[in-house]
Amino acid sequence: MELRLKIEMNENLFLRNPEETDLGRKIIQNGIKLIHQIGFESFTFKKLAKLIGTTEAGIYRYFENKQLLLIYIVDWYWSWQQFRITYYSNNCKTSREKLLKAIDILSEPVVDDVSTPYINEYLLYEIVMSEGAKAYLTRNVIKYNEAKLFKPYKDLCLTISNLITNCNSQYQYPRSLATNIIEMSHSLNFYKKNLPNLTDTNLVKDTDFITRFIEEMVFATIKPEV
Amino acid sequence: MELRLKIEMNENLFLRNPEETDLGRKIIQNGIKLIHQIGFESFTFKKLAKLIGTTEAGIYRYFENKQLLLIYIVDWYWSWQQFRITYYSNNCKTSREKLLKAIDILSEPVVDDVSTPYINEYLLYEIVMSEGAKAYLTRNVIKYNEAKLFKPYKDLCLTISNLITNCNSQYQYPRSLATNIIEMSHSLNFYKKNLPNLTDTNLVKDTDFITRFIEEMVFATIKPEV
DNA sequence: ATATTATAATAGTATTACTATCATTTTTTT
DNA sequence: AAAAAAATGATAGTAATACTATTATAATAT
Repeated sequence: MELRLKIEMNENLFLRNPEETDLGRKIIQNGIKLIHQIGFESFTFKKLAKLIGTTEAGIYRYFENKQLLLIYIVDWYWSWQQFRITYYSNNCKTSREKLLKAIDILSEPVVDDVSTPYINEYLLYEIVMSEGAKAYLTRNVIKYNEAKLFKPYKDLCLTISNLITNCNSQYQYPRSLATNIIEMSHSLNFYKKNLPNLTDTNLVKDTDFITRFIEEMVFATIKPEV
Repeated sequence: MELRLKIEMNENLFLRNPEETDLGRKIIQNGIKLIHQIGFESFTFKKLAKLIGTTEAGIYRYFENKQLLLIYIVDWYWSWQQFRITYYSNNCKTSREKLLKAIDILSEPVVDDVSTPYINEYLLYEIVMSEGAKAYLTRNVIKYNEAKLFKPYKDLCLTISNLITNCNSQYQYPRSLATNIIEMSHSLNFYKKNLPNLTDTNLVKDTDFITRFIEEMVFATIKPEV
């Protein structure tokens, strides 16, 4: 049996739902490819239109602007990670194991998920690493937040925060630590690739030292009850 | 006696040194004001030129583009923080106190430093919080890194990393942790202001809980040798 | 068969991110 | 004090960006 994963997206993200039409799906699929290829700054709807054989105006019927397209795909990514964490931590026995699994999922490089036909998670992961912060580093944060555009990220933060609290109900800063885990698991991978001296790549043999670093830090910090 | 703090900037950042002329200093001073006011995306050299009563071409004679002006002021900020950390941790007796002081300096809100006449550190701090990541989140990271444009940030990371190693020479990931400290001390303050649920603002009374959070985390993680 | 909806084709606008030229002012050197 | 050099101001121009608008055509639903 073939499983299809479908993620329900916030309606404020788009003018017309891209999941429902062929052109819409092409916009998402090739939008990811093009942003990955040339970077968000150089990315324009005109270039994307040319790539998929439609017109600029055609894309504007789906998305108000490129910022919202970026938030759309970044939101999609966080929802997908949320799903994976919930799914894979399900068969972990202890709270500790669940949290370890979550850290693992977030900090290890991602491979394409075949249950999502027109989305390449590997490209998406690299986009989130290099452009993800631009989704919320905008003058419109407050406005976009009111429109619930950052809900997937915030939900994920809450999920991790709950896993932390389950490990130690007395720990005082579960949300800050959850945010820290999510942020660092991505930004350290960006640094590892681009500015390696900001990490310990050259000092440590371990290739997935980022996961080890975060794990150690988290469990030392929360001091789990048993 | 009046002390003047002068920070030597990398020559690859500019075409003509802005510190040396009246117009140059105006570009920096008002560049900071304008980026703070309207955000980096809306910021243009034309608007800045109008603000200081010069022409667009006039500013282009100092900076190749606005990205390099951003990196200039962000670099200035990190150099200033580097100086403050070195200066103020000097009279701390133990390694532990030095590291605590560094965390404190990085995570507490900044006030204007009067020893720097045309730079408003408070505005700069807010810019680094909301736009700082854009300095390196560019397709040119590698190229800019080769031109040493991120040296102040990397130097600061190394300084913190050394403070960590002085606390526990056996700790395996001093650089990753140093980067984590620097990043989180700024991004958690951004979240606290704009997306408070990503932090523990509402759960904790303490107004400077970010400092406490980082301190606890760091010392739990490195387990200092006495 | 008709109405509805989506898409394609085309054009147009204000702004951005520059580059180029030349005259004028200011500063430095002689 | 005069001449040379350097910095600034004024103006113009260009390709690309970030949109909006209009009309024709194709696909789909009733």
